[in-house]
Amino acid sequence: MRPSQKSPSKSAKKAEGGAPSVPAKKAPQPSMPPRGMRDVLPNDQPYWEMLRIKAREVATAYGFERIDTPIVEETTLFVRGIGKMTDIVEKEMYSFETSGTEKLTLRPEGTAPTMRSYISNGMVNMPQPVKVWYMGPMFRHERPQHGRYRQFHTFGCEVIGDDDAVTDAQLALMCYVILKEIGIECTVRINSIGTPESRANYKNALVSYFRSKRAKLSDDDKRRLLRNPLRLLDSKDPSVVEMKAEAPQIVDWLDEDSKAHFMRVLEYLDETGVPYQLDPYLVRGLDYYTKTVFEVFASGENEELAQAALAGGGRYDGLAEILGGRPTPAAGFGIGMDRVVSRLKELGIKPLRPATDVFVAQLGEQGRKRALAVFEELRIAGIRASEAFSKNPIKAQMEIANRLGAKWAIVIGQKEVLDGTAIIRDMDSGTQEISDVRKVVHEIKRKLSNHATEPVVERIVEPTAEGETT
RNA sequence: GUGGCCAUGGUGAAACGGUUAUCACAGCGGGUUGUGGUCCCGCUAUUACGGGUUCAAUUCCCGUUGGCCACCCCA
Repeated sequence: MRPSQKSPSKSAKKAEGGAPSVPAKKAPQPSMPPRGMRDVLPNDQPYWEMLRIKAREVATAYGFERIDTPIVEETTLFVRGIGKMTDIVEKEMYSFETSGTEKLTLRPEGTAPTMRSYISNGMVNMPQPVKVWYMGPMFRHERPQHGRYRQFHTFGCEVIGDDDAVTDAQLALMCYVILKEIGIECTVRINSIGTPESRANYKNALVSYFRSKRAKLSDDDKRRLLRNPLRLLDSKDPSVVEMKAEAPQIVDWLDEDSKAHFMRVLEYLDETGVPYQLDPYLVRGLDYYTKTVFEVFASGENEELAQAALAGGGRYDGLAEILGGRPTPAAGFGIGMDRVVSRLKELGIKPLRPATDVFVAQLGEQGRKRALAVFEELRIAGIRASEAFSKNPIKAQMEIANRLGAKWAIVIGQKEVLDGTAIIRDMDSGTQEISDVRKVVHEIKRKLSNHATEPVVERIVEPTAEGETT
């Protein structure tokens, strides 16, 4: 998509003679959103709305409440929480300094802010666990690609103050349920990365294994070996993939507690029937993860692509302490909403659009005034009504009524105003009847209740009551 | 951040050095301000931006911006 190139300078008057000559106005590069950021246009909103509604519905059903944290946080929150060595912190943060030398960052993810909020608001004193969900934009300065934006949107759930394996399983289940119920088939890939200690031991084993094969590693992978050996497991280099088969696996290095925890998570997952597969090479990029980690992948041909990951989550028992709170176990997940929406479109899933039952058409100035009042009556009565009062030709209005799928049109013209009547037209049959204008709303209500007994073809997306920031 | 490919209207495409840039869809207007889903007519692009080569550039070259793909990594 590209904005139109209409020349904006056409109407710009040249400087008057005598005035110092202004350099010829360069045709400006048409305004674009910043790289990797985009507009979500009205046409796409139904997809987003479908996801938002489902996500909050599921979260609510599982006992979660909404939380909103600022979009900007102190930079140290992410440096400490996500980890200095991670790519996010090293090169992807939108950081800036205010005049007061405050160092701030546009949030790159939602977990650290949520935990920060838990700590700074003393939520330890609330009934535990605290279960919250959030939805909103996140920012990472990466090279944009399909399914990867600099501003992207996450729906996330966090359970803070609970170390039970059943929580981990339920969180994975929630991801699955949300996606499944809007029509996306997916699989959960799951692994355990244990405690920081057991992971450190494993890391050592992994390093010594790959060190013995160092000669065969690419420069990139050599670098990983030094900096972040776990990442070697994601390498796509065929020779590394081959070596992986013989490499030590993290499961064998888990401490007893983590191992038992993981077994229970899997048992619970078995119980729910969520399709999952063990992925011994799944290691998440953020430092705060402990024990369970999982990612949810859309089923399909591109399954292997990293961008096919629609959601990711896991347990992060160490985060609270890192952020200066008392040790508090926690787990959560985030769903990449942009990716889910794009998947919905790929699958040809049709979102439900707001429907209209009645269209109010008018003719002439008197008709318009009366129609304006009738429309208000309908709206107050809770009837889904539409209009196009700014259009004059009745034909254009009827076209719109038709496009909107209105079941009835109310037509009010000069004649009806004089008679105190209104025409009710059945848009399916084309038959019309005349009603007293004072009873027309009542009449429509009556028709609607009869209509409801017939099979409803189109389901309706109710507009959200409150404004969303996403 | 590294490398590669690409850029024509709101959308999807065609033209690939030479007269008014073609087609479809969408949009808007009209077919006597009283009636929609069909039909007919009309309107809607200084070919992303800037520069260069040429008698001539949408077509070739360079830069910029943006998109896509791979890497990196993640949602």
